[in-house]
Amino acid sequence: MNKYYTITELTREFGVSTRTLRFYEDEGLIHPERRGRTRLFRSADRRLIMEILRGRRIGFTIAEIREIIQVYRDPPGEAGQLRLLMKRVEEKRDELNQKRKDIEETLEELNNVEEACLTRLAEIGVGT
Amino acid sequence: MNKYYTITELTREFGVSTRTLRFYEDEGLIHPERRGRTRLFRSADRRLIMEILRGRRIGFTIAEIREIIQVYRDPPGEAGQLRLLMKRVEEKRDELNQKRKDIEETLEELNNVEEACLTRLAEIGVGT
DNA sequence: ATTGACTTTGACGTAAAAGTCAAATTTTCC
DNA sequence: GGAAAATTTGACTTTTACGTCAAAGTCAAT
Repeated sequence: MNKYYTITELTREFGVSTRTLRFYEDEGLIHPERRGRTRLFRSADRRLIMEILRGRRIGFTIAEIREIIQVYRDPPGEAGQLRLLMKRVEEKRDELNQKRKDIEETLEELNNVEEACLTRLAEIGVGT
Repeated sequence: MNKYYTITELTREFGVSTRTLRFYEDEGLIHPERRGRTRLFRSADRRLIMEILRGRRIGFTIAEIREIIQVYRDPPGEAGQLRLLMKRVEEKRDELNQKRKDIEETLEELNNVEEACLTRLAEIGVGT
């Protein structure tokens, strides 16, 4: 239990390079422990990496990902800060809703392209 | 009817710079007409720009967008090409489905953050 | 104790997608 | 038809997110 992951274990699992994980550490996104110089990743780090990569896939910048992580690490306590955060959440939600719409439209187009391909194949390859 | 758009009309409408539209032209994504040196955009160009920007929002590269546009411009006729295209469509679909899932998860998290904010605000600001 | 695999650090490089700036046209508007 | 505003071109710069070495350190196993 409470196993450590080596850096290459994680790079293999997630299909990223060691450079990428070191970069995320330099950028303050993760803070693996050290034995001597060697980085030791706990499963909490591993989960964090999963979230970072999810953020990356949907086009968040490093700065945005860091911001999100920090909100989780120490949520604001003061009312003004809370309201500010809620406004930022609203904005992100709008952005993501737009993106989801874009994706759905594009998926539909892909369906059309595929159908067109099938139709054309049927036309051509009557005897194929 | 059959109006021309100037470059700045379009930059204002879409919130991009002239540099961006010129860049898209250099990259072969759009081909506005010319009167002398001045670019004249037709509504077909305008629609194409909308599609380009949608592609951009969901994280497609210029190269990918160009590829998509070209498929629309001249769809492949040969069976091998058609099958290849269908494979690429499959891959894109997988990618987009993953992205949609990522977005939905993130939207849920945003909901949680917002609720936490509201709860906290209620705790603090009993008399606010 | 040596080989070989892995890891770290640091410096420099790179590709994509524009931004910026200057100079030369061009167009528009009165 | 001439000033002001808009547009073009070209060159150079910037930012982000890593990639690519090179050199040195570390660890495990033989």
